[in-house]
Amino acid sequence: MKDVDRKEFYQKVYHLVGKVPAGYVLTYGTIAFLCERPQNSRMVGKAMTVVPNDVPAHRVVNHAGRTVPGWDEQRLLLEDEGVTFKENGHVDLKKHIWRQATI
DNA sequence: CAGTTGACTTGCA
DNA sequence: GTGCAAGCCAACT
Repeated sequence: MKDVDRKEFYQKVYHLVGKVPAGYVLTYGTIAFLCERPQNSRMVGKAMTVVPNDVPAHRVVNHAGRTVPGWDEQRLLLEDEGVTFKENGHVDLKKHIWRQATI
C-alpha cells in the first residue's frame, strides 16, 4: 500500500471521529470499514495514539463497547456527553452507536 | 532488515 | 454478552 493511502486513511479516520455528535460512539471496525480498510481496525487504534488534540477520540470504542485500556478519563468524558455505561464498564452500543456516519 | 507488539475484528463455543 | 484462537497491518525495537 502506498504511503499516501495511509495518510488518507488517517485523515478519513480523524474526519469521521470528528463528525460523531456528542452522546454517540463508533467502533474501530466501523471506522475501518468506512475508511475503505475493513481489515485495518488495528490501524484505527494506532491512529488514535497520534490523534490531534481537537479530535474527540473518546467517542471511539471497540466492538464490545469496552473503553480504551489505560484511559479512564474516556468513560467520564462519554458520561458527560450522555452516553450510558453498564455496571461492567461497557458502553450501551445499541443506543449510542453512530449509524449515519459518512466520509 | 527481521521479529515483536498492539487504543482490533471475526468466528466459534 | 463473554472468552479464546487466529488473522491482519502498520509502527516500533
